[in-house]
Amino acid sequence: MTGSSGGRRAAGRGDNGTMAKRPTIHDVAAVAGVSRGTVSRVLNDDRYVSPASHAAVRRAIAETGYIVNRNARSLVTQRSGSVVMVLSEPHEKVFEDPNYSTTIRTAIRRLATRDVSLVIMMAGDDGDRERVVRYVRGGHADGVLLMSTHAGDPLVDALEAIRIPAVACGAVIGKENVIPYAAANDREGARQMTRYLVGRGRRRIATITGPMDTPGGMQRLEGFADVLGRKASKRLIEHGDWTRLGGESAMARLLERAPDLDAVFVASDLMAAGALSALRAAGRRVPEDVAVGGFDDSAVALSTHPPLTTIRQPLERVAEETVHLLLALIDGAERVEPVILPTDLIVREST
Amino acid sequence: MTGSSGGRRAAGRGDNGTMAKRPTIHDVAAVAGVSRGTVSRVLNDDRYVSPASHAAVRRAIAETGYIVNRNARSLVTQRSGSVVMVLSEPHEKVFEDPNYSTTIRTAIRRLATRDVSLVIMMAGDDGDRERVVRYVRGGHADGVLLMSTHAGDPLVDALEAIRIPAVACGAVIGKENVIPYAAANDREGARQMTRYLVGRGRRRIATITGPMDTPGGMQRLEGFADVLGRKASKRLIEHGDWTRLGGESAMARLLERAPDLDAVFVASDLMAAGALSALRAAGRRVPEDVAVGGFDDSAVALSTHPPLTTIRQPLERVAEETVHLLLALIDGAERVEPVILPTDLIVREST
DNA sequence: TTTCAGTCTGTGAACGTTCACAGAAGCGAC
DNA sequence: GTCGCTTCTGTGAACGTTCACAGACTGAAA
Repeated sequence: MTGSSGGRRAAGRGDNGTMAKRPTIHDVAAVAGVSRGTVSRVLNDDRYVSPASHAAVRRAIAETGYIVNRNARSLVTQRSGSVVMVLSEPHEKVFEDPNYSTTIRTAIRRLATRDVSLVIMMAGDDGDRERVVRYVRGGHADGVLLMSTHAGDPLVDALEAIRIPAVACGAVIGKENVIPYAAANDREGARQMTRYLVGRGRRRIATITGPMDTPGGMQRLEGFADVLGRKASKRLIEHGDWTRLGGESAMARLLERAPDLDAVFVASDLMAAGALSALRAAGRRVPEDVAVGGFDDSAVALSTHPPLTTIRQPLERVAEETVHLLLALIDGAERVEPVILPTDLIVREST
Repeated sequence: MTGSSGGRRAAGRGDNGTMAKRPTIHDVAAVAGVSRGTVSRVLNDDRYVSPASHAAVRRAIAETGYIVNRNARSLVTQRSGSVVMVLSEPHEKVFEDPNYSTTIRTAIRRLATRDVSLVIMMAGDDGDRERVVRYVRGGHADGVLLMSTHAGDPLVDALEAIRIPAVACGAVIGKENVIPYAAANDREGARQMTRYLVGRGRRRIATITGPMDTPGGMQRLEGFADVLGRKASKRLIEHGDWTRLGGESAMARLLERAPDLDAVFVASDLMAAGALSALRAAGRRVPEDVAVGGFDDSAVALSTHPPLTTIRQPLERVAEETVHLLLALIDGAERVEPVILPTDLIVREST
């Protein structure tokens, strides 16, 4: 395994061929006829480089095909040029939520414009979390982007102790003042949907919420209650776990407990898809007997029958703003304020 | 921007507090009463370390909270300890396919066991591709994992020239012998579905394929043709683009051209969901008038109405095997053979 | 002419590892 | 006692950058 397959060859300027090793800043300097320092200055566009040197270095870089070695750079600057996205779901459930895709895609793209790369890690169990902490403490990331972190996650405290720039996509319950975040206005979105259902003349409106330790779970319920006031009785509230199956069984429980309901606001499209199955199984017509409202406007909202009336979150903008906050912190901002973005009601045939 | 906010503090051994800087291998050596070399040997578990030293070093590492600096290590070993996953879709379409999620999750988990981290990059346009090449040539990844790379992608040639270990999740058309891959047996899966439709007594079976420059697009069509022989007339073949909408319009075109069809094999569940919409719009009942078969067994297959009969791919195993191949190459294997995994027919109500 | 400020450039010393080498210590065989 | 082998350890020299410093060169002002 330690087999030294061919010792290192000295970086001679191969007279009749190409160099064996990747060119270093020394090679560039030699070709350009300047010193390391000047090349470095061009690389980091410092001031005080003469136009002539600048041009010579640029030419030499192109000629040699030089690429800066980030390891060497990081070693001295103590900056890694990368950011780690931490997925704090138990392994099996990660990505069950199709919204992840949008967020990851957007984050990568946004970071790429600054030449920052994105490392993805899981934090589903203690081993994972320890790995994340080790990685971050090892200085391999300039910042952390938390995804769907639940209330009380020990990782948050650990990161806080390390004092590394960290932000969340969606609030971390109980840490709203510690971990900056960008999020859709879940509460107002839930109000929009509930108001709409009321406006359509529905009288007994139930809800299926997400888990109460997630911001979407809590705040969408709060918005629901905001509109209905004391009419939001416990009898009409059921909890799900963001999965399709969870939505299905929650709907079944609701139907058993409150057979007279005529509408249900489901806190995610995926759960709403499950709820539709349960309703169909119970012989209720949608929307004639029961109106169903979802949340997210994810792809699944279009593939259900009937297509779901739902609340659209500006997912891309949420992701963009989250990255933006993180970059600001990395750049040294002392404090940044959370960003809350507006939602839209999308009416389709399920209501 | 170059503001030097506080110079570096010397690493004095704070008499009354903790050290300001992260401990280095020197600190560990000092605490353990050995030299750098010995600590390094313990870290890389070389032979020839006395039990006493070994224990002392282990204790010192725990005591100081030492974490190896990968940058410094990479600088000398020329190994990065990370792998880059390249998503070769145009930006908008990335992740449209829900299968990505499974693959990413599995890959991360599998790599984590070897303490290799996963960087994700896009390769949707030339700028992206150039970034990937620069990253890889800079020595920041030990290997590349290609996702959904289309035929003729210039990135493949570029990576080939760099001679970096590279594998693909699903074959890269035209490069099957250059880029090792793991994949589901698309062709046989398509045969399973087609045979099944024939067995159900369907006579005029159409298909909606994926793009012809993707392996799933080509091979699922081939499997379809394998079973139907010359009955697979051009009239009954229509091409989609893996999206829901693409499936919908392809179905509409098919209905116009061949109103007498009584079954359709759609090369992905997402497109099949679109096809269902088109059929419903045309007043055809599923499965009474037209049987619909999908492919993937993704989440969407359950949320359509009726739920889709489909072909399940062992996605997790595909991802695992892909990572496995890559790790083998990184470990120095000269050649590795492609891995083809079997598919299953899942019967639901759409047929 | 001298002085000074402003530009520009080169150089040594880090950064935190690993690697190759040299050598010490222990032990058995001659 | 010496030799040789094995096991173990310390040390200097990389790896490829950036950073701080010192100095050289301009041109204008005194």
